[in-house]
Amino acid sequence: MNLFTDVKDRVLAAVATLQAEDFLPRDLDLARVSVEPPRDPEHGDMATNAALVLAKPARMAPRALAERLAALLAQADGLEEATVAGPGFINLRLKPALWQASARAILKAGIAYGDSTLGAGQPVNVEFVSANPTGPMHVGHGRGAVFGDALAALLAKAGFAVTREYYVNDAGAQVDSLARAVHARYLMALGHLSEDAFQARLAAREIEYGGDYLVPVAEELAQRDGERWVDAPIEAWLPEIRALAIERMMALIREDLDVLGVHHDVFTSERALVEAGRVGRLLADLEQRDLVYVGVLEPPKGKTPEDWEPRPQTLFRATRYGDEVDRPLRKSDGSWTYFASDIAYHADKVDRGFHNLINVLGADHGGYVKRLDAAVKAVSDNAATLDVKLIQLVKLLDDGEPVKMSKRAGTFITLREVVDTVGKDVVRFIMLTRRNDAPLDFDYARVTEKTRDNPVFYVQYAHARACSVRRHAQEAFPGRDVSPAALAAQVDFSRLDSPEELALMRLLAGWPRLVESAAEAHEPHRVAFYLNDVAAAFHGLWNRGNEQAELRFLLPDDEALSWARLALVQAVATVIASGLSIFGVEPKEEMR
RNA sequence: GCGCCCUUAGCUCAGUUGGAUAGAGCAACGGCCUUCUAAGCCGUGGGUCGGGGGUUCGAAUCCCUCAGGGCGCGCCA
Repeated sequence: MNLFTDVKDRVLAAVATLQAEDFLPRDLDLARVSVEPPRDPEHGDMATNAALVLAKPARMAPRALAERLAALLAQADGLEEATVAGPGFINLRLKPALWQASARAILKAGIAYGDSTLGAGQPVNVEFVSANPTGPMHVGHGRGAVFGDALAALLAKAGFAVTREYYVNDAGAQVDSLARAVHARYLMALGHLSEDAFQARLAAREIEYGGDYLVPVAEELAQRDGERWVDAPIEAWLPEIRALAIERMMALIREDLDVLGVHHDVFTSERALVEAGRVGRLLADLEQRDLVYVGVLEPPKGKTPEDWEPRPQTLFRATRYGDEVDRPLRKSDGSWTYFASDIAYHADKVDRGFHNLINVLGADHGGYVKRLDAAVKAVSDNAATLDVKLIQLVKLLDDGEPVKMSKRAGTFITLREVVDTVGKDVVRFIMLTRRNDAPLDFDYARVTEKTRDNPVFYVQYAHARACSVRRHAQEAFPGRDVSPAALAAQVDFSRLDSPEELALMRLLAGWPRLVESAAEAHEPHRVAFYLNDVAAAFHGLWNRGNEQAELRFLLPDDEALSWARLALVQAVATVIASGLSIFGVEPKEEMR
């Protein structure tokens, strides 16, 4: 149930009536007609721009058209008043019964309130995290993980068939470095390499990954294979050790994700795609379509790299699909570039039936977006769309002071440490309190503070207070069923008629609309801001009861009114729980 | 030099896809506890929406341009 679409239907019906009377032409485009809450509540409950957007095609004065529409709408079912304002807005005031009915609907729907059919079961692929399997996750990965997971949940709530996917970059040079690092640690484990020698190789950058997390992998290897790889040539040990290392690193990452409450449906291996010949086949296909050629790229204008020299390369015609330059597909050693296998990977997604692709990437991948978009267009023949969501940096602070992080000094903070310190719910919520493309301050010391300016606490506190009212109701009126279903069935919602109560019901009735707009924009942070608004409205109502006894939720000498107010409080808790479920955050029953 | 993202109150940020007089929190000041948890609430002050043009009934939002910040810029991923 979405009250805004219900009212929009009434507006469209009024337009149809005027068309039937030949007051309006029949062939009007109604797509831009909207019904929205006005900025200023004084203007009414909802406003429509119908007269403004239809006036021009109908060749009429906006206000004249608005007058006719308003006259019809004033008679419409559930509407109390329709007035023309400004250049031709129609302000609508709804009968309280509509808001009251929507409060009842919330209790009936429970946490499913806000579910939408917007997506119509259409498949969407959300690729996120996709961190290289070379070590534990850091805080920045965590933001991408939480964002992707919440976006996926939001789209699912909006009616899309969502697949959460992780692309495992297990084929490039980085996993070879990983294998070399493990080999060195393995030699140490067997006493063939000293700590000093290891540190020297690290300093000389012969070894890239110096983290302790590789020690258990090396020890496992020594246990399993003994001296086997000590004197073996690199060609022999590299594939073996690499495979083990990747497996263990992915296990590490999956564990980090699990602790955060993030779970992917599909893990796709780059190496598997390459080894199955998927990349070669796809590139042959592109070649046939004249999208691949051998050519020499111009150096970037203005800034020519020191070692730049013109060189013929195998290139993809990305410029045909909106990119600035054509992009290389092969390295000089003949192997595929990362981009080449990425084209194949996205073709694979399209082949699996996804025409709606979302990639969550770090902001430092901004330069990669256009070529990826070009690739998706090319492999799908313009049938698929890609939205790349770039995730800005997380600035880790401790009580206002930046946390200095250095891998070398061993002061690098992992995602796991942060989650273990403040809890997964706090991490998840805070990560979603900023737009994805804005940097985020994550203050260790402040995110667990119990104050108004900590949004996690503030929203949780509102939910806990709502639960507290229910507990007290049970004491005050023993024997009565306080379940949402019982409340929905028995409560006389017409008792909820104060301006504050109606305002709260309006806010709650906007939840389905918010779900849809946030899902369409791919912006889960809007949910956080909405929940903050709901919490604020609820805390405000609570305190009015503190100041005036007759405004308290539970009144011992008016059981019917108490019950109606309890139902409203329960509706608040339901909407908060519904929102938090998108974030994968558990609503708290009490704060103690 | 080129491309992408960003610039909104002293600070941190929203802004319902182009709607009416631009909003929150923090900070400052002034109020509210014999309480359904004051871990909260109410009020006051605070703005050239980075600057300048344009598009139209209407612009923080779309286009152009300039300034400032971030990211990226051939065989790394």
